Amino acid sequence: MDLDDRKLKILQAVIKNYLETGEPVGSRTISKYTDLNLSSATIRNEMADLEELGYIIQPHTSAGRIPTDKGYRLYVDTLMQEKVDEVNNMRDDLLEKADRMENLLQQVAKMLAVNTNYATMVTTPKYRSRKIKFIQLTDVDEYQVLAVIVLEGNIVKNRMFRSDVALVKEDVLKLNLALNTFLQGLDIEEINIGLVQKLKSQVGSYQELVSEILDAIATAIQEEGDIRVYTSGATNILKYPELSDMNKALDILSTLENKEELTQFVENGDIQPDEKRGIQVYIGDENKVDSMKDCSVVTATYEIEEGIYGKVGIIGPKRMDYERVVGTLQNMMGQLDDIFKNKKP
Amino acid sequence: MDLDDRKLKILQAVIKNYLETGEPVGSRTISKYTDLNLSSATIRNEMADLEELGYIIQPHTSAGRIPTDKGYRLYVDTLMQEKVDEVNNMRDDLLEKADRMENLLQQVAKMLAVNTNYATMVTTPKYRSRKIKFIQLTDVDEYQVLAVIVLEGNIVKNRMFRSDVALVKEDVLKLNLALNTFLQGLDIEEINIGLVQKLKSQVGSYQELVSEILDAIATAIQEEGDIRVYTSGATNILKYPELSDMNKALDILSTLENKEELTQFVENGDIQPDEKRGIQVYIGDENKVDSMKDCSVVTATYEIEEGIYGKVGIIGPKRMDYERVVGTLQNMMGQLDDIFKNKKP
DNA sequence: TGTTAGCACTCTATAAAGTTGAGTGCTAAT
DNA sequence: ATTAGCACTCAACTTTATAGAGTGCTAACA
Repeated sequence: MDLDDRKLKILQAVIKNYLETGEPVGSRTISKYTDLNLSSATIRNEMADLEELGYIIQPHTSAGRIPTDKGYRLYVDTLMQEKVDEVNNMRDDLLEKADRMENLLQQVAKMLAVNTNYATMVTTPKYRSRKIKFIQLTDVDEYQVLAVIVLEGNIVKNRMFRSDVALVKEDVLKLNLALNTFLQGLDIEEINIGLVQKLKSQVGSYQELVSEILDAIATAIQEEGDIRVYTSGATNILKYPELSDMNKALDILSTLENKEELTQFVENGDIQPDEKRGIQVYIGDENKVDSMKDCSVVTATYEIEEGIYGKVGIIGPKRMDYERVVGTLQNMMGQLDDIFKNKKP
Repeated sequence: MDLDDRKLKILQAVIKNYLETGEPVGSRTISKYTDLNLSSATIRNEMADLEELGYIIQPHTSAGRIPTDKGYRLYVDTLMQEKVDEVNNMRDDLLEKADRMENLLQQVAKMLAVNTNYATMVTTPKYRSRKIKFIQLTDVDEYQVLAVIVLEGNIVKNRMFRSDVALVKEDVLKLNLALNTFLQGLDIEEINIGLVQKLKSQVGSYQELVSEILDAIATAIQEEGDIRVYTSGATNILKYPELSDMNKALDILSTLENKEELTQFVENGDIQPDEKRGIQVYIGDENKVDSMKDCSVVTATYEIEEGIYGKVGIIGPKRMDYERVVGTLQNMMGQLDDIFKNKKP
């Protein structure tokens, strides 16, 4: 038995209808809905075939059909035509509100959530290496000193330190110089005990302070290596009856709240910024995150520079409006590209 | 009719039992549960009185009684005995994980959520004024400059700027000096147009850069004025059947997700760091936030310095375990006090 | 006079039985 | 190959019956 053109059309009609209504679709509906001019009986026969082929299924004996994961997959891969998204230029809005990377990403999550009515997530970009660009020490008052650490990629971290001994202005300058000569351009792995000893031998009575600063640098670099995740619109999940069952909802919302598991989407995703801007669709069981086996997740990849990339994801019911979601994501990726090219942040 | 001792005891028993079970409490239960040695019939008479007085209510004619808001209020105000909280020293955990204020508060929210099984929120402290302590400009490369802005209270903000003209090292130093002489010690209101003009006249070809920096300062100050809110354990709400009704849950969770409304608890709360560490209980309708009329919210106030304070809140069902929650909060406030006194952050 | 046993009554929650309607599969006719 | 027609199925809804928890009231009791 083969998937001829008519079967495809019927399958498409079934899925489209189901996406809209969320109810099982019957043969009579298809018979009227399509322009195939076939009676419900014929549709019934075809649908029986489609079921045998595993594209659709009956939730119970005398009900209409709903798509299986395999059905959705076929639909997403070949049947759907992306909607050109009407989401008008979000770019200006974005730029206006977002002066820093962090805010920008949070804004992206929010806008997508509002636009799609699904839950969204955005991860911070994943950097390959974290080298120290420079360190700037400034004395704030007699006993406090501010350390600003700038990493490659202009990531800025700052931290305040308290010294037990009163600080002398010139000493702070010297310390600053010493730190920079020793550490500039180094990656975290390169800061070893030998180096630390050498550095300490140069700083006289400030050994403790130097220790603290080195610790801070280590955590700063570490921190930036971690991928953070912003989510938005988590509660949208509750708007879809098939997911708002207490246990499922609890599972999904917890995952979105805790965020740790979400980083999987960054780790696992193939990086293929092809013509589709690296858009990937995970349907039901295809999800690696357990609590999302009843959802679909659509992710897209944004790239700041060669090799520095993050993910934007949309989480919704399996019957999400894939056409629209993919369209919206493509659009958003375009906007982000623009922003990162004339990079202001 | 009066609230004699026996009535109080019965009321207390009813509430306690209801807090545990969530089911309406009948007279027979009380008759056995308490050591009053009264028959169910007597209890019934007393309960009828208590109902007339407005402390308890029957959800329907032939059911047991549940507390009214008024009943809860009496209970919280006079009847309950705070449980000494067994939550063992959270302080070390806190300090370990939290090197910065932001992380610390996030940790507090998380720990409380895990400990209580309710939803929690923590607000950032509310500052009175925001004066500029100093500004530090550093040239990152030929076209980029990093501005670190330190506000009173050692709040550090940083931002990267891109200049259209190549930067000269000495100019950056001059600019730095000029900015500091003009702006040091000023509050945002004091930066007026006259001042800006004067400043600009001194900086030659860097006018645009100065404009951007001033903008950044303005937003930085503004930003710090805003109260941010961290939440945790929002999904715990779904664990209580009386709140996990779709619409209520959606409302509550949305409020927790959007956070804006939560700042109300800071604005409105009387500041009364009395012997109870400013713990306040809002029961049902007493809540100013609409979506929480079916919840109770318990807030506590932490103070960093005289007049600089924030709120910690626990959001749960009306039948939350007030004794435990108040105990836990008191404990947590103690830990926070300790931390802020030897203030490391 | 306060307390209690006893009983009729009320009302929810749950189960059981009946009804409806959408949708199917199969067969026979076109 | 297509379709009209019909018997059959099954979830969803409605109705009816049943059980049980809890009450209010009355009359008896200490």
